[in-house]
Amino acid sequence: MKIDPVNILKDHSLKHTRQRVRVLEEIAMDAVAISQPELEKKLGKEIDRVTLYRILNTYEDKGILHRVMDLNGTANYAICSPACSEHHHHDEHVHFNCTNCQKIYCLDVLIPAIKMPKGFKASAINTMAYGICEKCSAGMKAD
Amino acid sequence: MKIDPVNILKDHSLKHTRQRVRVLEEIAMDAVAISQPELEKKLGKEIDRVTLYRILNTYEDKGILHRVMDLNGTANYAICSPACSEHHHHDEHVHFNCTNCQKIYCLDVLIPAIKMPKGFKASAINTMAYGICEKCSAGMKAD
DNA sequence: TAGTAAATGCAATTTTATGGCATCAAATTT
DNA sequence: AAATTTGATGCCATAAAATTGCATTTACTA
Ligand SMILES: [Mn+2]
Ligand SMILES: [Mn+2]
Ligand SMILES: [Zn+2]
Ligand SMILES: [Zn+2]
Repeated sequence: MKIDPVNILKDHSLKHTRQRVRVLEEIAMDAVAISQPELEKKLGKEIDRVTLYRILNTYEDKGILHRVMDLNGTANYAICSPACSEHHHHDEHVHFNCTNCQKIYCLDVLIPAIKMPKGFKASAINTMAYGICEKCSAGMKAD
Repeated sequence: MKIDPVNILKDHSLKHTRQRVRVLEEIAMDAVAISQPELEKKLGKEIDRVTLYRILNTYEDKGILHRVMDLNGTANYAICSPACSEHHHHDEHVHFNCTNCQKIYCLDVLIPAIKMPKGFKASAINTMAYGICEKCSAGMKAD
């Protein structure tokens, strides 16, 4: 599914700026989630560090990106499914965090239903699997 | 299950220090995981900030504590099950992060098996449910 | 009770994140 | 198309979080 930064911005009534478009392009690039530090490394020359923080925050608020935390507490971002909207994210699939290349994948696997103990009311569930990804399984190269 | 800091330290050939004992006591106190900042607030007067970082790290390495990340990328710690050992944690239960009081519970609910796509080899799985905990459900008090 | 190895505390540094504000750019209106 | 309005950006300063180095203290061993 090809993403179109310009339309995404329009749909969420966000101003169309060079920086915002670049961030979406960069994130849509890969099928995997990308971490804030990686983004900063890739875009640091063209976008101010602070601006990047702000863009990522508004994208998350608007339901354009979803944020996944990895083991180190680092934020990773991926394009939301079209079902996501402001203040209501749908991200009910399993994530996979490669312990070799650190990448986070949005798997096409739904999170199984889990029955909560009495008194606990879950409104969202997040599942992260850790291990070796397909790319690293194959080549077992550094990155 | 009553935990005994002194024996835990012995079992892992760690020196018995006042600070290490206090950290274990504090964490064992509650059935819920406690965050690094909370620990720092509680122990800040008796234990140096840096020492706390170091103790938590060695405890995690040794398989004494397990670390659970919350939505904000904050580390939370809970006593490992006896099955945990150095470099091999067993933490295959569901965690629950209350969005009201922020506490993280280790639920007595196993993570359902999930079949990975071809090429992905998972060695650990983490499931976090977000919502309102039993305490907050009941009283709905601030904390 | 030395002697040794390791943990602690403190200061300095680094890294990560946030806030304020002048400037700049996009959209809207005339 | 020019002017106006609205909001985004960049830069600087600040704050918060984490790490490092090292002198001192503490626990264990012989
Ligand atoms: Mn996802
Ligand atoms: Mn747990
Ligand atoms: Zn990988
Ligand atoms: Zn709660």
